[in-house]
Amino acid sequence: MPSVSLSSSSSSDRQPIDPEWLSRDATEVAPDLLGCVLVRQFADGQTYRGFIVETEAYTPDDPAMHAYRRPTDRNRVLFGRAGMSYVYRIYGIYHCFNVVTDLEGRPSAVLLRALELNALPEGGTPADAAKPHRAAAGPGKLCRILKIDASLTAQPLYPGNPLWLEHRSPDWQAKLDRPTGSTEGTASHPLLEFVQTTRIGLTQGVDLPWRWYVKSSRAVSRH
DNA sequence: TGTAAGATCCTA
DNA sequence: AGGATCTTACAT
Repeated sequence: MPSVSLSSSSSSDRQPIDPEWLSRDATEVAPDLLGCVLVRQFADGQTYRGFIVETEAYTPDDPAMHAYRRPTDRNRVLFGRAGMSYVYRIYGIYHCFNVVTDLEGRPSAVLLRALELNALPEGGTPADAAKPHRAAAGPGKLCRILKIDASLTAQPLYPGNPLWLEHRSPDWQAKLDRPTGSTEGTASHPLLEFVQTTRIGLTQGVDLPWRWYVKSSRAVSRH
């Protein structure tokens, strides 16, 4: 199976992310999720992994937050415990996938905006086949290629379920742990930078710098 | 019951 | 810059 990922780490060296680790402010969790892995497991056992390379944070006091006003049928899971999925339909066509974060009663989430897939699932568009590294470059495309829809909202993100998260591999983490002041990459430690900037596509909270991405990744939706 | 807007993406 | 496409939230 052809790999379209920049990393070749095996899955066995990564630990599942548990709800406790996600029970922090979304603006802390969002950059920490860069380099972590989203796992999609289908009913037949087929499993795909994607490195998270772009995230956005949404917080309780954030006017762009779907739960900014009050609980509704759609947003109720955001008010609950961390470690749940929040999936919603956008513009009638796509879906967006979020990880619920922070403490119960503090509606918060991290939107996953782009992944580097370990392999390209069946059923993608011709454009996906032509540029597999772009198949999950954007929150709508990410859900489309991994077949994430509204049936997967309000689900625990835990191994064995359709979706769960895994921590950074030690190999990947090491790339971040270069000595401070080092601006040049090396063969063993390629240059790896995070960029923090404003979020995309909003009409509210447009100036909050709560989008993070891996600068070198070709899967980022917009640099 | 009606309606305006939307955490997108692709094409022109 | 515009259109696809439809659910949600809030107003009436």
